[in-house]
Amino acid sequence: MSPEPMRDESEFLASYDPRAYDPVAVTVDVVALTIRDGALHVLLVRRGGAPFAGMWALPGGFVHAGGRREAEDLPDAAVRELAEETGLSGKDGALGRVHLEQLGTYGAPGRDPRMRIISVAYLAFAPELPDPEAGGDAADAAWVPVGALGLTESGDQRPGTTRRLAFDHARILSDGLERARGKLEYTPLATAFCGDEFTIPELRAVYEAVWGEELHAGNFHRKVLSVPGFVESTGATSDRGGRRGGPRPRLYRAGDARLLHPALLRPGREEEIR
Amino acid sequence: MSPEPMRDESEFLASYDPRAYDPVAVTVDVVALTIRDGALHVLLVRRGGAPFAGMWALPGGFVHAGGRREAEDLPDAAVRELAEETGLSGKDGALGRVHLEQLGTYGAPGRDPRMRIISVAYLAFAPELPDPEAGGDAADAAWVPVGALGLTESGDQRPGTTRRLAFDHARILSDGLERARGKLEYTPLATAFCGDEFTIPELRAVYEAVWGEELHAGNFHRKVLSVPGFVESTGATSDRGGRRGGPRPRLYRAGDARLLHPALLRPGREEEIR
DNA sequence: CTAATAGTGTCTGTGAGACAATATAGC
DNA sequence: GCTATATTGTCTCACAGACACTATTAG
Repeated sequence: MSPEPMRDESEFLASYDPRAYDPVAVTVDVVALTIRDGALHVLLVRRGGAPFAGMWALPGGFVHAGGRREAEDLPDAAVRELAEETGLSGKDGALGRVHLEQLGTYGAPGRDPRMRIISVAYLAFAPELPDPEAGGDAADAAWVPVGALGLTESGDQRPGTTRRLAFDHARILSDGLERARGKLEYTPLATAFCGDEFTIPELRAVYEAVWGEELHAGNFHRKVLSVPGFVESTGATSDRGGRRGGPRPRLYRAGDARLLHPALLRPGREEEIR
Repeated sequence: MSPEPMRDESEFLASYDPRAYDPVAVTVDVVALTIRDGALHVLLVRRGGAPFAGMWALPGGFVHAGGRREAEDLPDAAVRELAEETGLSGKDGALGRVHLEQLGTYGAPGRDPRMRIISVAYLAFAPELPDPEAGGDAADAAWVPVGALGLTESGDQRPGTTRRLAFDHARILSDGLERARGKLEYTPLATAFCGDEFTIPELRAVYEAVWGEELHAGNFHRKVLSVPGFVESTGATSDRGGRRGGPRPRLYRAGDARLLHPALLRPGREEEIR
């Protein structure tokens, strides 16, 4: 149950006087992913002030909980933070096609040196968006290639990586990447990284960027078309052939499936299962 | 980033004076599942006081955030609440074999009529445990058959259901059940519902209770044994045959796999995919 | 004895992946 | 022309599911 029933006087007070609670703040952080130049990128901001000044961090901020400002729901807070950082308009605008889902909540004591912070992380899949503007006091904001962050399987950054991540954001980002890799297996969300119309080779490039391995073009093509509802044909053909030649690929739109069946499983995962 | 950098004076104050924040509290709620008499059960408590007095709720309570009490991590809070409700000892005791994972965070404004509450929900898979004791001010506590709660696909309860769930706990429970159904497909966590040693028919009963459909005994048996690391033989044989006759099944332990490969997919899901 | 169950064998359809072939575009 | 690419075809192996069969136990 959400607040437990009163147990003694202090609990009674706590139920009705918020100030009697342990002090805690709630933030949202967003792992926003996109594909640029065939590589997976994440939106990061460089911190201007302490703590972790000069380090990079996921875009995020406090949830408007209802005191001085109108109470907002958690996904709304995530969209708001993303819109503020990217300079794009929210749900009704350019961010309308962005897929957003809750990733997880991070609340270990000490994860923020100032006070107890509970951070609800969201995961976003976006088509290619313009460069963000370093707004407010963020020293910088940019789409950063995920490969340049030196993430290890354990959620840390390799020593020597130039762009260091603040707080536990390396862990959050690692969790987001693993979630994204899995999501591509059994949902059609790879299309959220593409424009409204896309070719099968473009879709394959999304899979290759997120999974970090090349896929067999022929088998991928047949597989995508064989899964009901994954993509639907527009009937049109791209106006250009492949990058280094080849016939003009056909154009497709996202289909109406919410799950891929059968799934599109990552190759060669037998080893990493124990 | 977790607290965003200071942007103006109020933000500056907010960064260092917790009392300047919007008042918000963080709780954990636990969807604890087990199998009893071949049916899936969830641990619920009946509320003694307002709001929602007399209704049933998931066990849960406030996270000790570090004010008056020592700061605790979110999973520790979930284990503590589970231990308090079940009367069993925590990580080192009877709850040691319980699987616990984060389910999601629920923070819509108004979900608790008293104040803004952010609730981090956890999902637990437990072997059969004793009946809980209605401790503290909970009017009652019990393992309740999930089927008796009249949950609909949309996360509500059917009208006429006698046991009503408080807050948004019907939604949280529905999400937990759907997560559990999926987890059994691609992880060996069905073994978390069994004792240390179990038979393949017992394991099949877990799948049937969670998925709500009968499975083909022969194919299930061969499938479980063919997935590397799912189960390992103890060499022993159960001392009794099947409920209504039959040979004595062999005993197995949980294996070392963390993922099932190939997965054990639910039959007949082609329809519910759009 | 009878019925139900554990465990194994066999067959078939589907699908993943390797490999190949053909046509088309960039250079 | 040369090469890379899009798309389709073919083959093989793994596996899910249907069905069948035997041995064993409860009642």
